[in-house]
Amino acid sequence: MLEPTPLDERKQHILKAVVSDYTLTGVPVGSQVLAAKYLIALSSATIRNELADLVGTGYLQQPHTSAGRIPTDRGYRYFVDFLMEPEAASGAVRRAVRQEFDGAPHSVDGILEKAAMVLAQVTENVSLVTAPETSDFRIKHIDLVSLEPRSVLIILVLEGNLIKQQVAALERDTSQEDLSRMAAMLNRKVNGQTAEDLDARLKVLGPDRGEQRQILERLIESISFQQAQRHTVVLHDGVRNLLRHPEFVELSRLEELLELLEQGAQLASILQQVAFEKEVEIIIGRENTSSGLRECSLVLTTYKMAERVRGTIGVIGPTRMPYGQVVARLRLVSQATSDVLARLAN
Amino acid sequence: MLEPTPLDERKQHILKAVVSDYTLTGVPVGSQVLAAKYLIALSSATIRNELADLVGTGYLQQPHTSAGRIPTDRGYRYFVDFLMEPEAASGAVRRAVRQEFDGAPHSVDGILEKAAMVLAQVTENVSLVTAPETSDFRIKHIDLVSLEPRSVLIILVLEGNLIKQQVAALERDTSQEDLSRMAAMLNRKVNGQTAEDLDARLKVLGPDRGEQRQILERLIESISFQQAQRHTVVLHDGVRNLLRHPEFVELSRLEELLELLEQGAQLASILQQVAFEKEVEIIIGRENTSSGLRECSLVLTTYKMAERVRGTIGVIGPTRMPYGQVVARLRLVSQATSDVLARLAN
DNA sequence: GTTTAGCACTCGCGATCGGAGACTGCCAAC
DNA sequence: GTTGGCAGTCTCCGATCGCGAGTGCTAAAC
Repeated sequence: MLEPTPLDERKQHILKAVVSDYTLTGVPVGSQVLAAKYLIALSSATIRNELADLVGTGYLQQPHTSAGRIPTDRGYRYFVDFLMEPEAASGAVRRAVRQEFDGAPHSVDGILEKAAMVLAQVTENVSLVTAPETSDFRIKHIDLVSLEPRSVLIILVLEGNLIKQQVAALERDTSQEDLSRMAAMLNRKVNGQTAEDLDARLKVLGPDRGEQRQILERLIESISFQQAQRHTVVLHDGVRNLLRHPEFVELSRLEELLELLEQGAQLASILQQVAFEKEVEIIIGRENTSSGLRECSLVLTTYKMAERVRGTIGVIGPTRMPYGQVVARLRLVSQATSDVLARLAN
Repeated sequence: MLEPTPLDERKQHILKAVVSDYTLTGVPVGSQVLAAKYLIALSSATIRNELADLVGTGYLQQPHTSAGRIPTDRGYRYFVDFLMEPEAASGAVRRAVRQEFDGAPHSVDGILEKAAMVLAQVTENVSLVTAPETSDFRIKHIDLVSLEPRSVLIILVLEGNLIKQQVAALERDTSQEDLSRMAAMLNRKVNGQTAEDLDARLKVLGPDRGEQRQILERLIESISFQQAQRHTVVLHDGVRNLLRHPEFVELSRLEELLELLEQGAQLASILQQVAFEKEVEIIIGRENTSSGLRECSLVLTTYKMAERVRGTIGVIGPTRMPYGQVVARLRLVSQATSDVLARLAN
């Protein structure tokens, strides 16, 4: 990371104008355009001098000697940190989002899918949504269904109507009646607890035998283990939107990105590493450690359920994106998602 | 559809050679290449005459006057109907598929996802898998979980550990104890039946009041209605593979296709219209009614569970694809999927 | 010292052109 | 019916050229 060279007000103004215009048009922006559209008080020659300085300090770059300037990653960084003005989503967008969420399903899974869809739509980019951490979800209901004499299907209903299932082997033949009795007992015992609670209690109890304990263990596993698995699950939507951006005419970039999206695991670990120091984190171009994202930016925030942060929601797109607008719309969708999830938690 | 002009053996041989070579290289194939690589007994001049005939009858086309020939949709059709030799998947592929399915999950959903993944991988194209028709799945278990006094979460476990959930409103306040009793009763009554069975029984009974009937209705709805919804759900995987094919350098094609894949509904209706007269149906280029698929081919078959056809599984790719290989590998994956599903049904 | 006008210069882009190469279609001979 | 030969056609590729946009530099103005 370069030392942040302080920029005087005029340079800031020019940098901001370059980012704005380039974001809009996708064409390197020259001194004349800047003078005409953004900085009427100055001549193009003065602006040229300033532009040369901004190139020297690494905020702008020239694709080739006689072209206009485009922002570097550093330029975008300065822009989003200091120059970007807070935007509000337009009424039309607000309405569209609200309407989409009105018919949202009654489960966490469904709502997050919906969120991914809506976010992709309103930001015209690829959306990302991580599945929630479930280890601190309270258990609402347990059910045991006999598959074979020594095989049982454990069904867990967690807060938010999130359903987990897992097949477990049993040590001895067990009938459905026995399982039902066991389920009833478990329900009384574990209702409202989380996997973490159970795990702690299990550790205190120490090792003992018995089917019930075995099932409990599998049950905890099914929440926490599947949670570990879940981390490899990142919902996404809106790949079609990428094709509209001219930066993806190079298919190799698109391919790298698609690979990342379709395999998921790597993407999940990237998202997990993000430390949210601000409400919305923006990761620009080469700030990404992953090579496939070198020309992309991530705009990320979290969503909540019952006042607790549960997962990440965000957007992936070319570095040239309207950050202000994307941030505003991401906030909107994240808030709407959290609201709908809150209703589930009751 | 054109009247199928009969082709003499030599023309068949030439057509086959053109399709094979073009599939392999992607380059229009000329008379000299054919003479050298496939038809050593003939001179290029003779082959030229035959090629001209095949263009005349619509099996081949020339991209431009002085280029080699490429197959038309009609040419591909003739190829797959009469000329294609049955292939067997290689040992390496068989092993890879078997290995992938070894760790397959214990539910229909999970297995179908796995199938989509594997199919995309081994055919190097986009895979498609429709969710199964669930209206004739037997019910294994029912559970009712109270959400609010007048709101209940219905959980259904069907054959194959397929779990459905739906939230239903109740007419009067009902406690979890009541619901549990009701669930126990329902389990005794409906165990092993299908939604169709229940629907029939419900119709015979005629309209009467009562919470239980209401729940039963919602329950049927949740199977059959969600089934209707399910038809709009088509799993797919392997979009990244498309980028490897040179026919998609035109991004507009890619965009059309992606749109089709991401919205799903239209795709589902296309797949639903396919009448399986043969085990594997192949739909080539403009034989597709959908404009987005005009330059693509579909290779489709069905998968079974407990000896009954449950859904469609297949591949979508450019018309220039190695049909023999794709058919062989699709068969392999379809069979493997059906086998794993059969184990679930027990 | 800063700003500005002027100007020569650079570079990418698109159009144009021409030659090489590939393949065809046709014709005459086998 | 088949083949060799040959002229003709068309694409592809690289080179060339002019245009236009935009720069950097210099010298003059503020």
